[in-house]
Amino acid sequence: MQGTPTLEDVARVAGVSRATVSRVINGIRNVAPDIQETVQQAIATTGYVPNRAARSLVTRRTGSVALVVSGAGGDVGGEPFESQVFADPFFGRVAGGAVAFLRPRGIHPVLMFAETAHARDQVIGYLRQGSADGALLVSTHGEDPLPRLIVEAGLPAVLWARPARPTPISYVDLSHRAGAELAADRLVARGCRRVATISGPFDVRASQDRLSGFQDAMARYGHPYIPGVEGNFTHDSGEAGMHRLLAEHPDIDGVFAANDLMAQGALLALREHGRAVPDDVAVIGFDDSSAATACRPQLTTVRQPMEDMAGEMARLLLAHIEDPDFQVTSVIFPPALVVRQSA
Amino acid sequence: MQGTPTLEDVARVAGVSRATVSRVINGIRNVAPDIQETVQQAIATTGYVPNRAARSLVTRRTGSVALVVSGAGGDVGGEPFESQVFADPFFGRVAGGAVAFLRPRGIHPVLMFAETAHARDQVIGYLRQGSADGALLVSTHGEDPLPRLIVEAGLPAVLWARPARPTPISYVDLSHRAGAELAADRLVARGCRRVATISGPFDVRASQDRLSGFQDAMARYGHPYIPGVEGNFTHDSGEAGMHRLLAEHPDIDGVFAANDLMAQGALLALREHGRAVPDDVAVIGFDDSSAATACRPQLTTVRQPMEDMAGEMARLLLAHIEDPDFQVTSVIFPPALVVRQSA
DNA sequence: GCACGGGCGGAGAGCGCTCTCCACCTCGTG
DNA sequence: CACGAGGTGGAGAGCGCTCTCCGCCCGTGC
Repeated sequence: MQGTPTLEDVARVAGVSRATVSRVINGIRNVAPDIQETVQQAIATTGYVPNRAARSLVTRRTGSVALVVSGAGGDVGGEPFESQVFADPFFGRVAGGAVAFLRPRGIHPVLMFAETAHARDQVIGYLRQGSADGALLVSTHGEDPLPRLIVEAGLPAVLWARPARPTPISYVDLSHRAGAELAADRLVARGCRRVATISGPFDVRASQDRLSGFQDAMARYGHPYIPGVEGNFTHDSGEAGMHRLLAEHPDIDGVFAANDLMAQGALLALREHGRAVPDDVAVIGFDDSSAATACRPQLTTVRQPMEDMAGEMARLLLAHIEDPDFQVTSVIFPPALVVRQSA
Repeated sequence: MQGTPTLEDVARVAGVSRATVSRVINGIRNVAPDIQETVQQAIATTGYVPNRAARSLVTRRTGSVALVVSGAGGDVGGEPFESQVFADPFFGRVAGGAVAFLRPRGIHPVLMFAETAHARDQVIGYLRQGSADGALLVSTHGEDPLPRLIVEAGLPAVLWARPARPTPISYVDLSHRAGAELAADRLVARGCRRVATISGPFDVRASQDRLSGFQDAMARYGHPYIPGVEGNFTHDSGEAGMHRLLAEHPDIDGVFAANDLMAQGALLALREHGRAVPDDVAVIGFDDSSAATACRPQLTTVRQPMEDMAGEMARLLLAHIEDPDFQVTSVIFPPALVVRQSA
């Protein structure tokens, strides 16, 4: 009995068979209370910990899921992909929400990135070799081929956001259109009449929805044309976008940015142009991220309950893992407007 | 031959033994080229993927490491710990740096949090049951008991930052004192004469080192007394700290904050008091995080090569895993001053 | 021409666990 | 008092892989 103790060792100490120890550990079937006690004793004295690999081998479960951040197909210039991912606090909140749900269930997420074809293969391979029971997938770009690959491989997975092309896979999303409407309502209610928008990249579905939802809502208010520029969700693109917007439409009095980081950038540009926020120009962001309260004036923004959404993803994934016939499901969360000072 | 193909299946298709297929896959010993070819063929046609659990069972390696974020001993009020962790972009960069090193080696990090005694036990148990080969440990508080627990359990691990109490465990750290000196040099060179500091929490070693390093350097410049307030690395604490500092020492003309988030908060407070940065008051932050460029004026800050440091942690960890007798090592990185507009 | 060595494939023993039988024992019942 | 039902523990067969032996065969040297 050297090295790590095994079931065998515990069984010997307790004077029972391996099977009985296994039963006690897994709480399966009745085992007489006194024997249970003896076994617990033996486990304690030997310091036994079940070997995960051995257990996985027979149960076909690992007790871990992949948390995959997936990019487009192309290569990423400049900074490595991993660093980019974390630049936006977005991913951190999703990870946190997922962990909050998974951890009490003894499941741990394995961090993976899939920005290139090679990396995608690695992810699929990882899943197929049974290193994780399923995947939580966050795509940063619309045309991500990974969801399809996963479906083809028949692996359990849940997406963050509706896939660009219809794919039979469960997902959790926000009603982006409803969020954009909230922003439009607020801007109009404040009396803004010349409203513009800084959208996210067009190849991201959420960007499209936020943009069109905003445009439609404004159209209903009698503003059929809304000037807009395309950003890429970064601080800098928001700043640059706002400069462009001001150059072309100096009389703007309201801006809806597709995320807080860009709204924050817009604030900077506005200040540079001497516009007071919210008096001259009202600004609304999206996400209610930490950036929203880190700038002055603090941002009025559309709140996305990311942690809850991520938790729901985890819940759905476990359901899929548990029951392979679990119906493909989508859950859409409602947004909420958080009013602060910028609008 | 249904379900997932196994080694056996491949062997049958290729007309060789299991052992030979295993050799081809793992590249061990010479296998005649033509047989190698046949085996590769068979692997392709069967779509074989080695089962990780089975392999782990015999190799005693999992190909994954735990990435543990560890808190103090107490409970965490308000937001759940997971969310807090990601509020600061710090952790994201560390994770990114580690992944950049591990991924090419086919190793994936498992995300874990250890903020309570129960969670710590879970981490230790997870490691002991062989679910991960080792741990990369980032402590957010000084008196974290986890390093000691890990050492006692004889598990391979590498820390971010020197442990509060001497522990025989490898770690990677920054020369915080050198970084603080850089800040002092800059402030003095700009002509600041009434300098103050917003430090991090005193129970974090890095905070102490930055503070004492700064004080010592300023003392050498003939400023034996440096007013200071204690923050907790958040934006808000920086803002509040700056207000306090200005109330007590209205003539301050230079501030060294122990991280960028607090420096950013200080900027806000200074603006509110009508002080121009850097002309009235120069501000220097620490970390060179994304926050440094997201504010105006952009922050002059002490750069900590986090990604490289995290990569080094991963390198050391793999060395420890590879060779259990690998000597306990510490690697100290030098900081660099990044000059922007705030000082 | 024969012994010997080296290269190379196969057989088989586990790694530590779960889970399906199966056997036993104790009740309760006719 | 015999018998069946139901509850409990044990035996043993794998899960899919790696790795140590072993043995075969061919080439080389004396």
